[in-house]
Amino acid sequence: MPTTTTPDLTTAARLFHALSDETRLAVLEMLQEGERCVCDLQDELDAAQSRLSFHLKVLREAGLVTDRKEGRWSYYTIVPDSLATVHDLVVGMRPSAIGSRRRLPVNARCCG
Amino acid sequence: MPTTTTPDLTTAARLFHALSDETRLAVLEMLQEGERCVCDLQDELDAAQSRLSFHLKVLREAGLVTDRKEGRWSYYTIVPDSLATVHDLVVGMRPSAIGSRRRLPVNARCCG
DNA sequence: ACGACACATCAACATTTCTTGCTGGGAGGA
DNA sequence: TCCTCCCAGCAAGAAATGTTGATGTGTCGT
Repeated sequence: MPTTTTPDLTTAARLFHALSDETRLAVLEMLQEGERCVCDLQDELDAAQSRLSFHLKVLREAGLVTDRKEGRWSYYTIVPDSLATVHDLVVGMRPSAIGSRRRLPVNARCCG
Repeated sequence: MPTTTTPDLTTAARLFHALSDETRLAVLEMLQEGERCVCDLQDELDAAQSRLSFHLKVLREAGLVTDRKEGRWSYYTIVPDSLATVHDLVVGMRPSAIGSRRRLPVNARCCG
């Protein structure tokens, strides 16, 4: 039994969806270097505040980032485990060597 | 110069978007075992023909699958390289150990 | 040639997602 | 206390996506 159980399709789709936007990917790229406050991301990405807040929420709800409040700032950080989950998902998709070579017999009906 | 150059954010977003749908993930899951014709996928996934065709197009345009015509059937296969690209993307997102530990100095202004 | 089948594509509609501008609340500083 | 700053969230519209039913194209069997 692996430590990271493979999530169902719904969870997987949610994770990939959170990653399917340029702004959100840019945010994650910035967070690679460590945690950042929202206004910092806002400046560097030149995004309207409410727009960024929206995307941060998507990332948060997907579990890809967490936030920490300090004074009037919110600092966001990548949740490494979530990326590990995504990683496992992708690895799990690769066709097995034997499988990928498989072909149906020429004279087999492909569907019933 | 690596064989797989890291795609830009636009390409990355497109790839993740193609993976952000349950039907498409289910298709890829079936294709792990080897190539399949559309009608086969259609039966097993219980999806309307035009709906499935739509999702296959999305996967195709993202480069995740290819098709091969044989007689009146179309067989779809996973493109392993594309999954490798996605894999690299995810690996590239992980915060560096040193970076993830980094915190801004307490008295530093975070923005402005 | 005709009909059945496998599949792509289109048009129209339904649903979801994203953007923009605004409101509100908590935290500080003066 | 008053004002400013940081940020979340809402409402409304814009844009992108997904679904459904219908039409079209190529292939095969009869």
